[in-house]
Amino acid sequence: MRPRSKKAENIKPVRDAEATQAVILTAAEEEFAQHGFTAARTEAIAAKTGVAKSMIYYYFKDKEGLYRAVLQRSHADLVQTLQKLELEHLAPDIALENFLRALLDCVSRNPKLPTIMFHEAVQNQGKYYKHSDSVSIDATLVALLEKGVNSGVFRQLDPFQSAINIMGACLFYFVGAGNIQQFPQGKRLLSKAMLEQHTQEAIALILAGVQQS
Amino acid sequence: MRPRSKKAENIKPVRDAEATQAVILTAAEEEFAQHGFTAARTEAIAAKTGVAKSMIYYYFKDKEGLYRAVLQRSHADLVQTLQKLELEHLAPDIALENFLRALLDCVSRNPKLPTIMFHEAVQNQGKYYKHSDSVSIDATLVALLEKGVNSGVFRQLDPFQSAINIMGACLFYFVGAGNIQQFPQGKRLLSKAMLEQHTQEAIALILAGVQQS
DNA sequence: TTGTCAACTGACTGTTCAGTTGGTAAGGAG
DNA sequence: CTCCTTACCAACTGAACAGTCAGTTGACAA
Repeated sequence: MRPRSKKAENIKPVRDAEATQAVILTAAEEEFAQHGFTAARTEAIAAKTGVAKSMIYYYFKDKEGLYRAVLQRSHADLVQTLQKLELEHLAPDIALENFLRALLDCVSRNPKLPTIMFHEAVQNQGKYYKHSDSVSIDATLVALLEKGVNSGVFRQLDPFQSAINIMGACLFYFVGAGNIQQFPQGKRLLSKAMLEQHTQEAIALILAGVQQS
Repeated sequence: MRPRSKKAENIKPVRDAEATQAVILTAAEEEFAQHGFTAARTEAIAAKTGVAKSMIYYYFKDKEGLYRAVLQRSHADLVQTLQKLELEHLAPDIALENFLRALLDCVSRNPKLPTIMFHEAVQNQGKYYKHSDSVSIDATLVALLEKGVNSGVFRQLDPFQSAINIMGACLFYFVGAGNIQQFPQGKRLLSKAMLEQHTQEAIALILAGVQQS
């Protein structure tokens, strides 16, 4: 049996390694999303958690280790979801809709991810992605668009350029969503209703935008 | 007469206040675009210019002063161009196309602007914009879409959400454009040909996306 | 020639940050 | 109870950074 029997009981767990790591990761995710790697402060992350700053170095070695861990955790869900989509045998427009819905669902669940990805792309030239991740997401979308154009379902568009623009239309919403306050009275961008509406609106815009007229 | 008579001659100007300021601003624009305000290093900016770091403080008081100056210079062109557009008396679809073309032309001329705006929105919650700028750009677009929906030219869409998504489709391209290297053989995202293609592709996607089917 | 002022510099300073260290104490095993 | 491992922390260190300052250089006017 695992030595974690205490956790099953109702006693509030102090001295819980896993919980502490999770708390640090969550706080770090917020900090890295808002400030990027360099401008993120380890002391600010520690302050949010309530544990000492040295715990970051205890569990994650250094700032970069923590950053990698945040990136990995954030991406795991997204990559997994999109890889098990099985789009090959579907009509291009249906495949595109499924792809976008999966992407937007994923991102709605973790709205900080696009901002982190943005920082990663701009600041670090994506050196922590390189393989496996957002690159392959883009590649999937490009292939999808190419197929749609060739089969005449989509209009004549450049698959590469359009893939970028489509990603932009989907993800831009989340960037700065946490920040903007002055809005049409009291609508929080990240409320469940607004996220669902955004999913609908984005899909509608893109599907209409690529379809053969 | 101004005491700048030397400038008209062909002698290479050293000790030229305006030129030095311009050089600093350009270098700062690059640094701030890549790293954002906090992570940008004044020493890195100075290193790019060839002049001493203290010139930043001599001309711009401090790091924030330099940042403000960069923001102002970057925005001046954009705001001016979009304000003199006179879209009211045009049909909504034509007005939208004009708006997008002006926006994309502007941004193509200064591709670092979207990245700077992004950093500003995420890191600093847009506190250096607040009035007059990107807010009013968004507002213009929202109004445009609203008009198009009411007159039946555009399909039933949410003007607010769609405005965000449209901006994303247009601007996402520029974010990370300087950074991504692995591409369909040797295409630089910011070459003139690619920028023109992006303008066309983005406009086509959006116009098709909003039109009544 | 000399005086003066703006443009400019490199060496300095105080602070803030990532990362370290020496140690405390919880809690299970024997 | 004692021992040992592991979670945890406050106080520290050295480096990097924003910002300063005392002084130099170049241009022009008197």
